[in-house]
Amino acid sequence: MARKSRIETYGSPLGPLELEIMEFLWASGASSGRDVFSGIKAGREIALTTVLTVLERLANKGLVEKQKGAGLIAFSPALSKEEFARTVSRDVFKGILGISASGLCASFVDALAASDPEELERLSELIESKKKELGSGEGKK
Amino acid sequence: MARKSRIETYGSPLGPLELEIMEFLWASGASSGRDVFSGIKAGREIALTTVLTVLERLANKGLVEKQKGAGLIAFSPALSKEEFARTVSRDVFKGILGISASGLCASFVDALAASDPEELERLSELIESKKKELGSGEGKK
DNA sequence: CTTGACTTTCTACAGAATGTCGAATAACAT
DNA sequence: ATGTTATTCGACATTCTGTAGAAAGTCAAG
Repeated sequence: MARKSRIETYGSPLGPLELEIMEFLWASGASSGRDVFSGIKAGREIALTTVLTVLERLANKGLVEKQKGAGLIAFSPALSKEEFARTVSRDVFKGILGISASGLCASFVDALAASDPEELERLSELIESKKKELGSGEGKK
Repeated sequence: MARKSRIETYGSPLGPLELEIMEFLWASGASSGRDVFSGIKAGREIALTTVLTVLERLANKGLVEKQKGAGLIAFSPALSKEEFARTVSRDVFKGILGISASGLCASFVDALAASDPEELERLSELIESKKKELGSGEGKK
């Protein structure tokens, strides 16, 4: 036996190609396999079947939906980019929080400030409402 | 060729056993291979060499230091738990932020509130000082 | 110096995840 | 029916992690 699936410890990371394909789908919405192939392949050497296979695997993971309607099968993202990010990060956070909460906050704020300073404000608000929620929601203890 | 290392997309997650061993080292500090083995093995069936191998791999990853001094080789964590969490999460955040910043904050707050409500307060402070830092540090714009 | 116990390294396999495709099969239009 | 395109199958390669036996190295006791 090998290790327990990474999913149980760190969330569900995607490989580079998988992510690339998800990005394409998020940007383009429902697309045929060939469309994805064309969109993904940029001068690079990659076979159509490779893309189809990954699409298939993504579908098995529940990240992509296969709709076979009239013409070609259409692949579309099962979750929005935001939902996906939320899902993944929830798991990831849980994993890392299990290791050390302190330090995690610091790097989170750093990373956020670096990539999206605006979000800091919103984060403050989130914390406030969460604190309020905790304070009232459970008068226990 | 296979995929690019997971590290480049999602940080450097550790397997369950690797993490377990790191936890032991963080808790116990420099230890001999056998010590780690004894500490890790709790009724479970696991070979000494298995632990040694993992220790070796952790050393290769730069997460553990092998000090061969007088007696047995001592293994000790190369980074504190906090530093490690920070390093890992920095990469993870970068990866996820690249996908979608919105939603990320929400799940972060949720996860934090669920596992460590106390930290919410500290997080607020962190944000404040970060905002101040941004505000003064760069009077641009 | 030889033996034996213990330490450390080497080598190897197994299973999962991901990238990569060719071949086979199914569908469809002509 | 036939050729083109779409889908699915089956396979192999690589990396990561868990697992551990075999081999080599160390060292103290005789």
